[in-house]
Amino acid sequence: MATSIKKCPECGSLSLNINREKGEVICKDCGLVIEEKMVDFSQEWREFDSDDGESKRRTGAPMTYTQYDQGIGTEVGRKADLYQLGNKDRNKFFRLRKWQYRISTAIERNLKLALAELKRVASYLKLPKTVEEEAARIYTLAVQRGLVRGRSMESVVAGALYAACRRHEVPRTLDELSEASGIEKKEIGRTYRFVTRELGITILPSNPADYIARFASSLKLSAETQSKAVEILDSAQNAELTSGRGPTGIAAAALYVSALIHGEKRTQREVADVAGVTEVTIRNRYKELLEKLNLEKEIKKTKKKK
DNA sequence: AAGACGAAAGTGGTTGA
DNA sequence: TCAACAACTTTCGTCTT
Repeated sequence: MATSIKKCPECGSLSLNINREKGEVICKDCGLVIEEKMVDFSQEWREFDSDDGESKRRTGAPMTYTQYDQGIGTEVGRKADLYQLGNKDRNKFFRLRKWQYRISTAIERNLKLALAELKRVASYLKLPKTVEEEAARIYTLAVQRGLVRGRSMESVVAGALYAACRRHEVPRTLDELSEASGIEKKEIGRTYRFVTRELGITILPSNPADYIARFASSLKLSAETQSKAVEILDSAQNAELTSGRGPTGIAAAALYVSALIHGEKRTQREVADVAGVTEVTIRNRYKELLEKLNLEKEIKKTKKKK
């Protein structure tokens, strides 16, 4: 694992902030994102199918959705397993085996292809393993419900990935997904909405703060600027400036302001580019921030210091 | 000359009748 | 299903540094 990284290659600092949920390692001093993809040790305990009790057990080889046969393969129904089960469970096992056989013949090829594509895109975006798993799970469900029919396989993969990112609060914008998968942004959005609705997946509205670390890193802003931006974000949320607006625009504006305050000025263009919004949007958000929170003083302070 | 600012018109998506 | 609507973008002209 990532024990080889002990200090920040940018500033040499030893204080690194490890965020397991997002799979990011961030330098506390300079804000550089050192490692975006790391092994995730947390376990997924949620139940995915309707029969709760028995399937909660975690025995045998770990099941994974990133292999087309979910890592079960021909293991289902092996005699050694059956000895340990009562009649009821044994019947269930037979049904499972039959089910899997049917599914695998009908859908196997599709899943195999799709999950290869999914892995490709996920690794391109350096997504943590949990997200990849989640996306694979979503895609598998979508295939089983016949939701892929009439849509391109790739777009559903992209939609599943996007949904998985949102659920795990590892924000990637539609633009990034679009670039990585080669699918049009609106197409991803469409299938994303369709799939999540059909599968009854609830998505929390994404939090602007989740974008800050990544944006700040690509702009090479200091850690102070970064945490100031999060602070601004907080008060903006209290002032109800955030609801209904695009989270990326708000994050970008907060970052822009806090860069000004700390004398690390970036142009609106630069911030807009990494955030995937236009300068105009930043200007609008920026204006609102200045009005509602009294930040003018802070900006003037740093100007006088010069 | 480059960046910041703002107005106006256009786009895609949501909502409510 | 359609129209109204808000958020965001594009484009362009003007002002500031």
